[in-house]
Amino acid sequence: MRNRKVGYGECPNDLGCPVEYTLDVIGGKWKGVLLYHLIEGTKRFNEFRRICPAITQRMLTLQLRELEEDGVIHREVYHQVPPKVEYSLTEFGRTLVPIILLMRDWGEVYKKRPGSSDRQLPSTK
Amino acid sequence: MRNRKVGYGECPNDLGCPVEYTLDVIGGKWKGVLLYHLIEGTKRFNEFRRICPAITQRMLTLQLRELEEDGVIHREVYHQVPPKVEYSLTEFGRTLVPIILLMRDWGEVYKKRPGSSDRQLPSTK
DNA sequence: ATAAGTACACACATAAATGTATGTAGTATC
DNA sequence: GATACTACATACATTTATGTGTGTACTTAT
Repeated sequence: MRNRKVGYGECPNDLGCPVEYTLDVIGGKWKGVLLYHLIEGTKRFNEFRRICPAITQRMLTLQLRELEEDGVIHREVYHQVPPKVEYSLTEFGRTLVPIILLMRDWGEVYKKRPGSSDRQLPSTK
Repeated sequence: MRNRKVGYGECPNDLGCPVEYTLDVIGGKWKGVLLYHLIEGTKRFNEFRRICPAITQRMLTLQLRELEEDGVIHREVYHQVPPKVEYSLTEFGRTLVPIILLMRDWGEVYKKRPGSSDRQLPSTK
């Protein structure tokens, strides 16, 4: 991930796999979750921290900044004290919503307790 | 990625984000591409290498093995000399196809030359 | 006076992902 | 006899991702 400058598109026979490009944008460890939560509306920095305490401050800022760089989210800074920053999906970011929702649906259906490798389709037959 | 045993589902307020689970399965650097190419049919090891020379042997085996572990692909070994191994999507793996295709579509529409950060929606208006 | 809240930055350390180089077995080809 | 082919394994090195701990500026609440 993230080595777009160097790695992306240098695969001669498989020029710029579109799937890989997409994963480069949303494939970060937390990007999916952040985008997922942004679907329901604007979020502040500490809101994210409350929603998902497992992510560290550092990772949160980094992932948000990368998403911002990619034009997927918007960062609105309110010059107040205490500071206030709001994150939201851009128009471009909203084009990703169908993918995120599909991934959510798939995850909801197929996630099992970690460790149980008895993967099977849920009673389809 | 891949730290499912430790990391996955330990997020108290955001119990097992389904999106994150999905990305854990398909979010590897090359997994998307491999799955994408498997949609059109069975592939052999060196076929993958020809299709995408940028991936190293080591990464190819590792990613294929992880996909196999997750039950997404099937590995058929033919005991011949020279050896022959065929990879294919499992029934479970085929449930991922819609996501992969959506990601492909999105990537095809929105990928631009790396470095051009003038991201914009393609003439929607 | 002290503490808490906000949204980080920064230095440093570790963990995870990925790459490089080499070896392997058995047959077929030159 | 040397080389190529297949699908890797293995040891090692490096790069990238992620975590930890600290500090900051200003204000409000205690």
